[in-house]
Parts: sequence; C-alpha cells; structure tokens
Amino acid sequence: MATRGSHLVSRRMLYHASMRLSRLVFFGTPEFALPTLQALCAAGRAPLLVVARPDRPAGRGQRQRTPPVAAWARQQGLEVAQPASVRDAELQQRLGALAPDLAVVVAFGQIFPRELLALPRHGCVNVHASLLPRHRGAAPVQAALRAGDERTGVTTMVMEEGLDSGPILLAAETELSGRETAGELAPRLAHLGAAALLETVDRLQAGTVAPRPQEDAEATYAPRLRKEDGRVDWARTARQLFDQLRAVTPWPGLHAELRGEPLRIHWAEVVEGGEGVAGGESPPGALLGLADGRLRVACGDGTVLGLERLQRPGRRPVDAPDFANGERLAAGERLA
RNA sequence: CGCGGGGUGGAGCAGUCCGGUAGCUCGUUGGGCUCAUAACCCAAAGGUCGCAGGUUCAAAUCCUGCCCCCGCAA
Repeated sequence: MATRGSHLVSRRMLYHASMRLSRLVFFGTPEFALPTLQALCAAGRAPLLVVARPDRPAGRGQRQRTPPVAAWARQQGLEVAQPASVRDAELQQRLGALAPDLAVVVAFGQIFPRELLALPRHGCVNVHASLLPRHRGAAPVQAALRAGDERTGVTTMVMEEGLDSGPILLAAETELSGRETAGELAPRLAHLGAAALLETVDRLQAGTVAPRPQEDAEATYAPRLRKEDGRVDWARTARQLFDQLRAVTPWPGLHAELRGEPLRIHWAEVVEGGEGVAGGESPPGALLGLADGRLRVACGDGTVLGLERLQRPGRRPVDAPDFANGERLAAGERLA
C-alpha cells in the first residue's frame, strides 16, 4: 500500500475502523449535484458549508446566473461559499476552521489541490456519473451514450490528485434504454448518485466499505463537450449518428448544414433496411425523400438516418414534413 | 444595455430592401379516378399579415413604442 503523497488520504480511509462523519462539507455546482445535496439534508447529514462556483453571466441577455446548488442551499438556510477558486485563501481558512470529517464532491467543476484533498479528516468523496474506470472526465454521461454503451451508472470514489482516478468505494449500474438522451439520463444518474453517496457515507461510517483501486489500463476519457462535438459527419453510419445525437442532446445539439445555413437536428432515428431505400450509391448527406414522417438522409456504409424534428436558426423546431413543406427541398440536394 | 433571427388562413414558409389585386407547399371539406393507397385529378372553405400609435391618396411592406418565440453565447 502506498504510504505517502496523494495516497495518504486513501490510506486513512482504508481500514474498517468506523469513522465519525458528522461534520460534512459539500462541493457542487450544477443541477446534477443537487439531488445528492438534497439527499444528505433529508438524511440528517446537512453539510456545514456548501461550496459552489461563482455566479456568472449566462443565457440570453447575459444575466448573472446563480448555480442551482448555491440557490437551493441558500434557500435552505445553509452556509454557502462561492469562491472564484478553491485555492482561495479565505475559503481554505473557513474550511479549516470547520474541521470537517469529510468532503462530498459532485460535479463541482474545478480541480482540487492537494492541500484541499487532505483538509477533511477523512478526505474527499466524489460522485462520478459513469462506471469507473470507464469515462473519466467532465462529460461521462455523454461519453457513455456516444460510445453506444448498453449500461452505465455512477461510482463513488476517494478523490486523489489524478483525474477521476481514485479508489472506488461503491458503484451502481443502470440499463440504457437505447433511446435516452444525455438530458434525460443525467437526472436519472444524479438520483442514482445521490443514493449511492448516501450509502457510501453510511458504510464508511460503519466501516463496511473499503476503497478498491481502479484498473487504470481500462480507463477511457470523456473530455468536456465542445460545440464541434455536435457537428454531423454524414460519412458515419446512421447508428453512430444516432448515438452522437443522444449524447449531444440537449447540448450542444446535433447540427448539420443545408444550403450553407446551419440546421439543428433535434431528433432522428435509424431507418432499418436503409440500404434498399438508398438505392445503393447515394453520397453521404444526400436527401432521399420524405417517408413515414421522416426526412431520409444517406449516411456511411449505405445506412439511412430518418430526421424527425429539425430547426433553423431563429426558427422554432418543426417536424420533418413541415420542414420539407416550408423549405421547398429540391431533388438531389445534400446536407453537409 | 453581450450579438443576432423571427411572429403572414389549421401547419411550415415566400412576399417586407424598391408601399398599391394575399402567394407557395401541405392540411381540411366536397367531388372524381383507381384493385388499392399517406398516390393522382377537379373544386371550395379558411387570413384582425403579433399588439398599439404615426406617416401616406394608399401600409404585411416605411417610422415609434410594446408583447411573445428562437439561435449564438454560457
């Protein structure tokens, strides 16, 4: 067993000796972190301090937005801190004065320095939205969908300096329906994560769970999505595009181009038996006509994707038949 | 004051720059054709052109204010 450095934290946690975990602090920012915070409060484990990232301009009009976690915590009368950085000296002091037993971290959005990892008596526990070591990183929910995974889940782990590489405490799996989008899956995993975290804390306290190292060789990475991740490459197969669609919905959204203007694809389905429909050799992106309320598009390997709901910039989303009516599509046109 | 697009019969759009008869593709209704059909043919109904004010002989179109929707950006 490792005996120094970042492993110090996990070594302390390893042995069944029951822990006193009455003094918690919570780190989290977006919607995804909220169920866990709420679960802690409901279980009588309300944190002494809730730390979220600062308000910042967002949305149309660039108004200052308060992160969901900060808003809810204040409403509950919890102590809240929103430092510009977790390295903020004032925050460190405040945390130190609280002498927390454990920090619970969910989708906080900032890397923890070593001093912070070691500050709570028993370290920091993180809820991660994938089955580690698969999909380490900022966008695990989307990565599982994009990879076409049939199952995913949440993992609680002891935080160390590496990216989501700490020893695993508990994991909870769930089946993917195959039609679920990231926007639908995220809240589901958030609740699964809340339950897992609660159980993790209970079992740490009781001494009935021990950290188990990750298989680093099996790790995959899920970097934060960028706008470009929503761009369609019609040379990919319909199946791959469908998985991509589910991963990037609702953000950044799947988008292609028609007549030099952006076209957002809100929903589409793989058209079975597409090869026959394509009539063989249609180039990727070629429009193959409207059928069953879907606008068919030729994709890679002779597959066909049926676009169902589309949107032009500045317009509202419309169903494929309406889109075809208004757009006056001509034979032989192609999406880019 | 972050940038930008849009509100036109039931749906999706054109027309707005260069004021002057309300258009297109669908849908709906009636009729026809067909073995049949979400196909085709004929006909009809259906619109305060977001709201209010202004300019004008005349406003969907120009000017002012307001309401609503959406994209970018996060």
